[in-house]
Amino acid sequence: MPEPKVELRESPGRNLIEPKPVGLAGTNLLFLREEEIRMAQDLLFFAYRDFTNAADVILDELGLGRAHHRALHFIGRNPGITVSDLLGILRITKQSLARVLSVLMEQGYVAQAPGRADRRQRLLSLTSAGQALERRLFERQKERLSAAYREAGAAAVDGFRRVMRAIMDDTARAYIDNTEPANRVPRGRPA
Amino acid sequence: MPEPKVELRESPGRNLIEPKPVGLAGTNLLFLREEEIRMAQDLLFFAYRDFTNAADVILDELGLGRAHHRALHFIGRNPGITVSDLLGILRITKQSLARVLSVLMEQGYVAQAPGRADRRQRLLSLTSAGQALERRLFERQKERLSAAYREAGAAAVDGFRRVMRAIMDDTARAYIDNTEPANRVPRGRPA
DNA sequence: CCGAATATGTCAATATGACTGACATAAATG
DNA sequence: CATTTATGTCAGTCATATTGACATATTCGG
Repeated sequence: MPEPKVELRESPGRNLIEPKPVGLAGTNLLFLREEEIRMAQDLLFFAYRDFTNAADVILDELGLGRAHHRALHFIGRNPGITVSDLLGILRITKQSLARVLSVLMEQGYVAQAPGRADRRQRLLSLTSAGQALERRLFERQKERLSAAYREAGAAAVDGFRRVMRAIMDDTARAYIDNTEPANRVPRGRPA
Repeated sequence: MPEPKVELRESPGRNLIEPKPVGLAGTNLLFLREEEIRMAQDLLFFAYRDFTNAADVILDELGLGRAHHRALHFIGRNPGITVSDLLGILRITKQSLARVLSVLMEQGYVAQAPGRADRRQRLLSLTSAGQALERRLFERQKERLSAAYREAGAAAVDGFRRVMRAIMDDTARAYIDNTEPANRVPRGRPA
C-alpha cells in the first residue's frame, strides 16, 4: 500500500469550528479572506514539498542531502560568490554551511579561489563535475516546474512570480531582481 | 551584527558559466526557458523560507517547532482527521508524527476521540487552546501573505494559485480541490 | 604603521526532525 | 476465525541545524 491516502473519510467537527458564511456581508468577506490565506498556506506547503522531492532520488544515490543541493544551486547561479554572501542567501550558520561545503569540496563538486581584490575571501564556484551534478538535479525539478508552467499558462506564471516575489523579504527581493536576465520584461513597479 | 548581505559584490565567473544568448533563435529560447525555471527555484526557496519564518518567534517562545505548527495547521483545517490521513498529508513517518502529536496532546493543544464508525481510529482535533495557538501562528503568516496578495493583485493571486496547484502531485491536488471553500459539498463518504 | 574590523575556518556540544524496522494491540472485515 | 487495518511504541540512527568560543589572515581607518 505505498500510495498515501489524502482524502478524508470523515470530518465531524469541521462545521463546528469553521465560521459559517452568514448572510452578513462583512462577515462573509472576512471569512473568505481568511480562507484565502489558509489556502495559500496549503499551497506553499504542498508545492514546496513536491518541488523539493523531485531531486531526492539523485541526492540519495550520492549520499547528499537537500542542503547540498541548495548550496550547489546558489553557487551555480552565482559563480564566484563569497562565503558570507552564500550564508546571507541560505540564512544558515557558518558551521552548517561549513559541513555542507567541505563535503562538496572533498567530493570535487565545488572549488575555492582567493578573491583578487580581497584575498581574505574564498570565492566559490562549481567544478565541471559540480556543474554536471547540478544539471542532473536541475533537470528533475525542471520537469515538474515546466509541466506546471505549461499547464498554468503564461499569464498565471506572471502572477505566480509577482506573488512569490511579494511574499519574500526585502533582501531576497533585491537578490531576485538582480538575478533576472538582462532582457527581462519590465515589472509592474518603477525601478 | 550587520544585516545579512545578499547583494553580490563580484561574480567573476558568471559570464563564463552561463550559456550566452547567442544570435541563434532556438538557443536563445532554450536559454530563456532554463532561466525561467531557475528563477522559479529561487522564488520557491525564498518565498517558502520567509513564509515559514513568519511564525518562528511564537514557536520558539513555546519550545515548539515547525513540525508542530504543520500538525496544528492541518488538524485545525480538518477537525476529526484520522492519524493516517494526517500522515498522508504531511508525508512523514508514524514515528515522526507520534512525537509531535504526543507533545501537542500533553500540552493540551490537540485532543483525540475514538471514531464512531470505526473505533480503531483516533480522530484528532484542536482544543480551544490549540485553536488559540493556531490562530496566533496563523495571524503572523497572514500578515505576510495578505500583504503579498494586496501588493500583487487579484489577477496575480489567481495565477499564483494555478501554478502552485500544478506544481504539486495528484494527491495533493485532490486535497486542495476538496478543501476549497464555498463550493465545498459534504465529502464523498458513504455514511 | 598600528589597532580594529572583517572574512573565513574550526572546535565542542546540543537540538530538532526526520528515518528504519520491528513489534504490539485493538478493531474491522471477509 | 484468519487476515487486514489503524494506531501506538521501542531502539537506534541520520541530516541539518543551532550557539558560542576561538584562531588566522587580511583589510582599512586614523
